[in-house]
Amino acid sequence: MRISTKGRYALKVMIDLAQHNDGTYISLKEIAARQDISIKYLEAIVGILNKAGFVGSQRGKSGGYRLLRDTGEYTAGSILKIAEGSLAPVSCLDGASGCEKADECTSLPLWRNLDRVVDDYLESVTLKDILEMK
Amino acid sequence: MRISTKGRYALKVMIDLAQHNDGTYISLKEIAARQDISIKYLEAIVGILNKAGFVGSQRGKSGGYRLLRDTGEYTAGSILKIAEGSLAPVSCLDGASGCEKADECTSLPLWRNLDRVVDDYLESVTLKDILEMK
DNA sequence: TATAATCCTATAAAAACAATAGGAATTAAC
DNA sequence: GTTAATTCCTATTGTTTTTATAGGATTATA
Repeated sequence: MRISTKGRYALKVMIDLAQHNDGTYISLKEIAARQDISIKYLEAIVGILNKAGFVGSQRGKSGGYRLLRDTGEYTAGSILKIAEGSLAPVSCLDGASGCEKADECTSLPLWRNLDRVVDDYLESVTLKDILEMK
Repeated sequence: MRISTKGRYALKVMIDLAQHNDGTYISLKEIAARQDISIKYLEAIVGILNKAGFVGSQRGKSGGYRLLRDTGEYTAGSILKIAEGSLAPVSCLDGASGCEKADECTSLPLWRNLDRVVDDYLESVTLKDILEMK
């Protein structure tokens, strides 16, 4: 049940951007130094957040990234889902496809409930909340 | 955040043993056929459950496995933790070691809460509950 | 025009996952 | 007592996922 580095780093990036949210663009060089993650790896992760519209980017000199919404508008769940692809405990819960044996599966209700419990919690916490948890 | 086949199959085995709990020993051959999992792979998984004292075994002809306690005494969490090793969303939460930067980590409180939410739910559900969920 | 940044695609090393294989040990049934 | 069926043990293997790294094209500012 591990969150991969993609999810963890994506969250760290969002937190970092929130903590240095002064209207200017923050470069990956800065974030990489502060969070001790390689720039190259961060590029891939921030790329996902960028495509999803979670951050804005500016190319060229003095470019970088910045948040597009208020910190209270980003949930931990939304960030992690974008970065990880899915948070479901079993693949049967992904997409519309589902599993063929879903009807007879005795375990499925448990996974469904677990998925909901996780989702409910992570969607209840915003970036703002995380900054205040510290 | 996926549960691996170890955890999923371990749960399936426990459910199968519960559903065929007539006091006799159930062979892996039967379980493998019903659950559509290879016997060889099941051996490894049931071995874990056996060592942990979750099931009793009998070797030799007409041997197999059986539950040792009432179905209400097994929680989903206990089964999954034994099979998976840990259910924590980040390794920082495992063991006494922890992470060096735990004090300054802005994400850690979120992971701690998520871990608790997951654990609380999975410990609240017993094998008996799962059988009745169907 | 030089510099510093994002963006894009491909590649690779390492780890985890998901099994499979072969046989030793044990026990019940015949 | 012999056979057959089963657990138990250790090692190995193939695949997939994870975790990056590399090189360079593109873009925009100073």
